[in-house]
Amino acid sequence: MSRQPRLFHLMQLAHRALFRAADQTLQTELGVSAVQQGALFVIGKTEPCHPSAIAKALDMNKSAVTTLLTRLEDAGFVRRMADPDDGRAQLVELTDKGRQTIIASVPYTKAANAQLLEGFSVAEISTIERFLTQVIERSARAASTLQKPTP
Amino acid sequence: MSRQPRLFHLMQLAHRALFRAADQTLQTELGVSAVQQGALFVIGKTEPCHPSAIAKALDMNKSAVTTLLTRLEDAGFVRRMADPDDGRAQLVELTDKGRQTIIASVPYTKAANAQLLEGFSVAEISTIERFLTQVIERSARAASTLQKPTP
DNA sequence: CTTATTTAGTACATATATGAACTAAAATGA
DNA sequence: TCATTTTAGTTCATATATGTACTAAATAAG
Repeated sequence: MSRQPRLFHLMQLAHRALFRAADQTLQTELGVSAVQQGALFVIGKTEPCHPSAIAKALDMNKSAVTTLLTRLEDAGFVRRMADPDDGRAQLVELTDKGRQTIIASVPYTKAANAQLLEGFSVAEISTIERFLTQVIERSARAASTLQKPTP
Repeated sequence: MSRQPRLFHLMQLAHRALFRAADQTLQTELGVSAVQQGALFVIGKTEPCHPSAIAKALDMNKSAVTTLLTRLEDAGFVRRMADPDDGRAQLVELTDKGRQTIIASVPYTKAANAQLLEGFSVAEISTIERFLTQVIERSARAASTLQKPTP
């Protein structure tokens, strides 16, 4: 292998810059963070759903989801209720405010998507998608991404 | 535009999976987090350097760098000293332990890089790099990444 | 020179991610 | 059926990112 792009560094920088910018805009315009907006999206797709399903979809810790949902609920975006079929579980659903916020956020995310992908061909975009997907799969499959190489 | 890959979602998931895996391995093997390892790398390149330069290179808040350096210093990876040329500033340099840790981390990051890029051609890798770089630039240039589109 | 502004770094309040420990309810199984 | 094990969610301790406010030193302006 010839080049060694510092992929970690690049990913870190890209993620940080992207989410800092997104957070600022979404926060001031809609009153949600980027993570919260993503969570609302996920909830909207499978509503009503269990917190554990949300954790899985967002690849987040259970306790992080607890905090997230509490804050979304306090801000009036979602509602939590006991699951009648399972005494341990909850069901989460969007409020009207939550639904409106999702709709209102669409133009922002669409514009951001377009801007970030500007200058890339369809083939290149699919390469990028494939890369990100592969990162997710390989990192998740095991915490073995950085396993010591046997030289 | 035909497809709308949820780029934000993908970036979020990729970043989270990648850094969780990296953190685990680096933490148990070398006693540093992925961010700390990146910081050591940056310091190693321009040593001795000012904390403000580190903040810029890592795209981190000043106060986050203060915390980061305090923890790196407490763990014996770096040393902080007053800058003789500027009464406000500090100079940060690696300790032997810090240098050894960088060297020891190289095989891990190399292996991870190789694994994540496996299956991509040279051209594709350069597309990926270009994408990440563009994300950084466009998001950083302004916190305008998600500026409301004027429809 | 002396005042005003910028810059370097820290401190503090807030937000969020993780993991471990815990409670309670379900599922399993002998 | 009763004991064991899993699963769902919360709580707590810990770590780290942000932004604001602050102190002190350097630089600019007058």
